[in-house]
Amino acid sequence: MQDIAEAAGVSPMTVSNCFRYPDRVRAKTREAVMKVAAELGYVPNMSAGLLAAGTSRVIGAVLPSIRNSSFYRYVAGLRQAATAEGHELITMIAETPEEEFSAVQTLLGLRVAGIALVAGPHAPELRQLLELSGTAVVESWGGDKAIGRGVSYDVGAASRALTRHLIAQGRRRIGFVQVSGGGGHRYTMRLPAFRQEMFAAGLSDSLVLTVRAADGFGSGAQILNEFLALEPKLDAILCPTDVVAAGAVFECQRRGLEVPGDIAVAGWGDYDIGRQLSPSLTTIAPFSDEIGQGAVSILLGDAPPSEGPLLTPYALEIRESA
Amino acid sequence: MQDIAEAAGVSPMTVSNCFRYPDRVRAKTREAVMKVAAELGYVPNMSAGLLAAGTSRVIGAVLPSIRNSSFYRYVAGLRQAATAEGHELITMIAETPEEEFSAVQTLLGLRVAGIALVAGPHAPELRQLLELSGTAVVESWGGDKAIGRGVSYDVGAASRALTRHLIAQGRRRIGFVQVSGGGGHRYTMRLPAFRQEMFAAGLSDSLVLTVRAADGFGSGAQILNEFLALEPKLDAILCPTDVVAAGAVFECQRRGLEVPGDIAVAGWGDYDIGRQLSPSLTTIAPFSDEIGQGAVSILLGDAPPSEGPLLTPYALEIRESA
DNA sequence: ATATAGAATTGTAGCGCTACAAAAATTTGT
DNA sequence: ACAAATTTTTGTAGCGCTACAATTCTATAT
Repeated sequence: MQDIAEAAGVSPMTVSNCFRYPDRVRAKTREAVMKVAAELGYVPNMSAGLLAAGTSRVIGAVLPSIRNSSFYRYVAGLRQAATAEGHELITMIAETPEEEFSAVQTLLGLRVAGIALVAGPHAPELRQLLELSGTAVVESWGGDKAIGRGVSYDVGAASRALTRHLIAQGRRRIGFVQVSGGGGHRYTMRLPAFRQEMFAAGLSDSLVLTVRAADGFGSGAQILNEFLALEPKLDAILCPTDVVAAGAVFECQRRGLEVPGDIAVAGWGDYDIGRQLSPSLTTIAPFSDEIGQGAVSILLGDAPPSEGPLLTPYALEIRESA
Repeated sequence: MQDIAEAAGVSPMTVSNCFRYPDRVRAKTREAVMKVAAELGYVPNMSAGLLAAGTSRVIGAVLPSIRNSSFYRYVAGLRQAATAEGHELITMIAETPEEEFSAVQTLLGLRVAGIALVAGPHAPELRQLLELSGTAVVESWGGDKAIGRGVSYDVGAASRALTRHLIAQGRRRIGFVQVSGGGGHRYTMRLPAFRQEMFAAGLSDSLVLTVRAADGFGSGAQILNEFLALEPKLDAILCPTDVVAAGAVFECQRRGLEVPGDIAVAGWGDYDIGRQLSPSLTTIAPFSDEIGQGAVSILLGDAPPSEGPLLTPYALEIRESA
């Protein structure tokens, strides 16, 4: 900074102001300083700045995986909102609770302005660590017991809406696919809602299959086969993701079953593949980018401060498959 | 730190050593300090540490997108190697050259130990900024003109191998799909290699179609149709990614064309979908995790120092589709 | 019991920056 | 032209930590 100041003929303090509070410096001076800085390749040391000022302009997000594209829109929303508020977003990938804990420690070490978590299994000490740190935290897809505050759409309502839609279409033997491992927590609200609606319609709510993880087409095929072994007259299935639903549709085609003629297949998540597929998938669109935006607004303290999670919209996308 | 030191009855310096050089502290002392730190939720301020020590244990990676899963294995490799070397990995997503430039500025501001870029269009000032900064840089999938040093498999050799394979299978009218926009640079080596082999075999190398971006199934279908309009006797196509290839396969099925009977379809990248699909896709497996590991080894200075890019392995995966 | 090598622990100074208040320069009003 | 109001610029002190050297403690040999 000293070098830039000398080269530009101003004091170090003016250089600092140019980067941190451009408005406080006259345009002419600022341009001269910025020019010299660009020539010398000077980028302010954020660490020193953070240390001196005590506040950071970086938000950290921990993602459970980038194995599939499900977090693309979420991250886009985070990034867009962070940028709009003059912050930067850094992400860390953590596939296990232990890795997540370690990622949070790193983010805390960096003294980021806020941390965006994704709901799922967490290390038991995580909540306490974050509370003691005093860092702003938000848990996306989190509900009432979220670490920090939750941001999510109403998963239960979405699940009920989708179930009701299938029933309204005349489906009677509806199978539900439950996810246990991995990001299981993000799915837990769906089953009770499904059961509730099925019960209310006087239908059997016991056609439930549990799969470990919801990754890939393979599980879709497997699920379909298991369901058909369980209930040959199955006329609809509710899949945990569009990817699994796509796998199920492929398997239907292989077996000569018509979708939606013989079996209705519903997905979840409004993935690209669901739009491209023929038949296109009926699904729940979670507008994950709004979850990301909501998360940032909470972290930066400009969200409406109310009890419980911040609710974002969702939509039932009725397409060809169900 | 002061608080921890007092609570544990040691000097601040010992607390510092516990976190930074655990071996320098007697096990008993260390445990006592760590226990207090855990209770109080103390996490060392990396910024202050960096400022004082002048070195960081964080590596930054800039990813062009997480829209599809293609970087999953790459990031896994980066992460694994970084962790093995006692470093942390943070990632930034940047979808345009401008965003990438800004991401690099942030990483530079954080004074990370090294920056891993992905080959593609860069902002013109990026190279100079990084050179002036003196930060270690590596460009994954980068070649001779990489910013910093390149790490990549031999894309040209892979393209030649795949082309030769198709020719050896008796294919004569082979279409090649070229990508222009987006991460185009990562694809540029493929076409010349394709042409070379086609020419060497006395075949026409002019069945080339250019698409803007290689995202999604939709483009696969479109490409197939355009190719067939161009050359009805087409007997093979080389797609830029497995996803596009899958889209082409779907379209073949829709049109009643047999794969590989009527048309051979080759993908690239060894994506999950290529293994799951029926017919499974013949593809190039790039072992992206090794690219990630190589990138970290270069950044941390323990890669064999030679001229040109660090070469990682690749494999021609011959499966059902070609 | 004492000397000595080695391990463990501890002060000191300073990393690069910014908050804050004070000083200097500029603009505005009369 | 001069004072007052406003804008722009500038020192000073200190953020939390670690390198390094100096000091204290522990284990071993004589």
